[in-house]
Amino acid sequence: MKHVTIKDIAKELNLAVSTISRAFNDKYDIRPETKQLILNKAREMGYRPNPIARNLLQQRSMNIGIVIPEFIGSFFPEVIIGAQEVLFKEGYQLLITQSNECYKTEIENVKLLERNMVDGLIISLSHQTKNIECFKELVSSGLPVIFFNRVIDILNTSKVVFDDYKWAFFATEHLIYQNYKKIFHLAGPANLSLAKNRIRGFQNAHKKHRLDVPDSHIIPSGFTIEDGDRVAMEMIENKNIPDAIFAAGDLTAIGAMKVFKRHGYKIPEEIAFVGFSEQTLARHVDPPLTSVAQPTFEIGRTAAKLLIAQIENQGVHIPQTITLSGKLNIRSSSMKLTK
Amino acid sequence: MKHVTIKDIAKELNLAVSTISRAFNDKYDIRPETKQLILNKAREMGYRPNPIARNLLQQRSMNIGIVIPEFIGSFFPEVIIGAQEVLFKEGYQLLITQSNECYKTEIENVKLLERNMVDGLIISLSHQTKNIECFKELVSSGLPVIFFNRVIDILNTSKVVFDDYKWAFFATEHLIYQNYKKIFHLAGPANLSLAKNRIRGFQNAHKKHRLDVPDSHIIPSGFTIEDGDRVAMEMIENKNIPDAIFAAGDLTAIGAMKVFKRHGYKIPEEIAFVGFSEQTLARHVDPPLTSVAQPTFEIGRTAAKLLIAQIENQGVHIPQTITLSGKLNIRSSSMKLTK
DNA sequence: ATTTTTTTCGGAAACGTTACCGGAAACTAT
DNA sequence: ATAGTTTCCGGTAACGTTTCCGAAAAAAAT
Repeated sequence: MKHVTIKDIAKELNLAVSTISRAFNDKYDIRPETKQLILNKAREMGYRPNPIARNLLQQRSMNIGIVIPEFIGSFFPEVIIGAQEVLFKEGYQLLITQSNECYKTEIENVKLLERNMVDGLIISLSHQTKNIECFKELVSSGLPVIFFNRVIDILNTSKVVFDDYKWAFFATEHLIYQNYKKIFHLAGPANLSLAKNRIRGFQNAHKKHRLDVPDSHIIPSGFTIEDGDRVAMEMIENKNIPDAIFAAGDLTAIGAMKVFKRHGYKIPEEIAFVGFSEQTLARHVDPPLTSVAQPTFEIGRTAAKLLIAQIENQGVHIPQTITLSGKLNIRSSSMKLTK
Repeated sequence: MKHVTIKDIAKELNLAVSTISRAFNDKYDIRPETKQLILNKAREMGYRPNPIARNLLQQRSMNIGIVIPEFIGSFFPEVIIGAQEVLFKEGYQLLITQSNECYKTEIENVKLLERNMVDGLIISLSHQTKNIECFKELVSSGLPVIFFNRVIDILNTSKVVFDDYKWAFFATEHLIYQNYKKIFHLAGPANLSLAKNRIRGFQNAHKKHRLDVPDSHIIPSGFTIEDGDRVAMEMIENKNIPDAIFAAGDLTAIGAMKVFKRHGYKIPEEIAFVGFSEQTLARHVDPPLTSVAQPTFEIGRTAAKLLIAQIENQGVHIPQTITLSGKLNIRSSSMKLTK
């Protein structure tokens, strides 16, 4: 680990360390020839600047932390790729942590990242998270934080969200246009505001078309395949079979679809399915699943941009909420009319 | 960003900074009462040690870099979770980068992590990677590097691999026992040694049972669903239909299965499928896919442990290759005999 | 020719921490 | 009582940078 330092170059060339430093950060006055001399020598000696020392001096780590609830499924990985793209370009590193949808781990991750002096945080909550005291403290401590997707409404930070209401509305309307009547909604975890918005969209689409939705059509579920399995089994046991299902998550839709298929139901003739979030999977199940696509990469990029702006602006920062739009990919899981 | 430092505490208590430092690293001599006094005051003032300063002094970043080819699918995320578990416990941070199976991005990621003074690297290659000069240099520079899963045989580093040969053999044998005769293998990218090992296992299982495998039964593919789609379409066009398929990756198997199902083939009656790597998906497709499960979390944990050992041991390190074992999860996609 | 400005560089302090050296007490042993 | 040992703590030098201040030399202006 005998790293070449700025001092070694200085000694070799009989110059002061400050001169060497100047050669690398061209904002200072230095004669072009000496600069070239230094740069050549540096390359020759295999010098690499030590970011740790620089960070210490500048009181920042150039690290950004990201806290996500899970890794499985393509949604969060794609968000990360988007964020990484922007951050790397600006010289930031991304520290990724995941909580397995567990509140305790989530808090630990935040503390860990805080201890390691990240310059900012990008967070999407676990669906266990109810107690938000910790996040209140975090935000008021002054550390730049951006929430995305699963946000806390009352927290005074910038957020990147999806227009869940609108797209749940469209997705439901699509089923209504296809002439499905008894439409069930597999809702997301109750404490997430995105779940509430999707429910509202589902209800208001019915209202617009003067259709009735009893509360019993809205079934609290989660986001996993197993949740879909479970709910579908219950429907079959209770002999309460819908003719269409709009799920708050693709995986839930896929899980339920699998169970109904196994029990001999024809899809989409007897039951139609629409999912939400466009996992890459949706295209590949049988039949392909109609789903609301979120701009995952764009969510990541936007969150990263907001965060960087806030970091470089310390002090004069106005929290803003950016709402992104998506699209509805219609596939055969919900096509009754045409085939 | 007015962080409380060790100096502030020293001033507040009229003590020397060295004393404060001692209070936190208990290996030094300090009177229990003063230690308590300092610890209390520190908590009161909200002091948090600055790891950047510590790292600068100790010439290490406590960061580990991981370079993986992709994020989609559950394999690599699970490896990461395993590695994270071990690393965090030892105080290391994990910087995650992904290359999208692109050689150029992969190299850039490595350089980026190197610049940022990671103490070690955990790498699984993209399947584009053929030129290994860069990795040779990396290893001979002295930076501790562990490869896993997709490794370079001739490189003198520690590696964590899976017994691809053995499990490909078992998987093939399973199909043979089920009395399938015309078994095709969808092989992985040709330059990965794991792909070669799986091919060998496939061939030798046939040899053991005195069955013939023409080379035309081994079809070069990739690891994605699209690869499976494509290969299956070609088989159908050429009217060259196997009665069983053993794929080097679950996703390839799933893609191919989807196509054959759409064309009316009964699974497993007409065509059986066995995959490799046990993506979480395998359990949820229709019919559920028989697959070789790799100990993903354990791979991550093992790689992390090897790396830490090497880092703390600098100098006297003997490269070792650890081969982990798995199991074959038999599901209905390959069950001809019993149902 | 003298003064002023500009260019180019060296010296030194700082960032927050740990590690070493040594000094002043207090305690033990002769 | 004296010498030796232990216990506790202060002072200071590092780690590799950047940045500020000022000095010497060169160039420009008077």
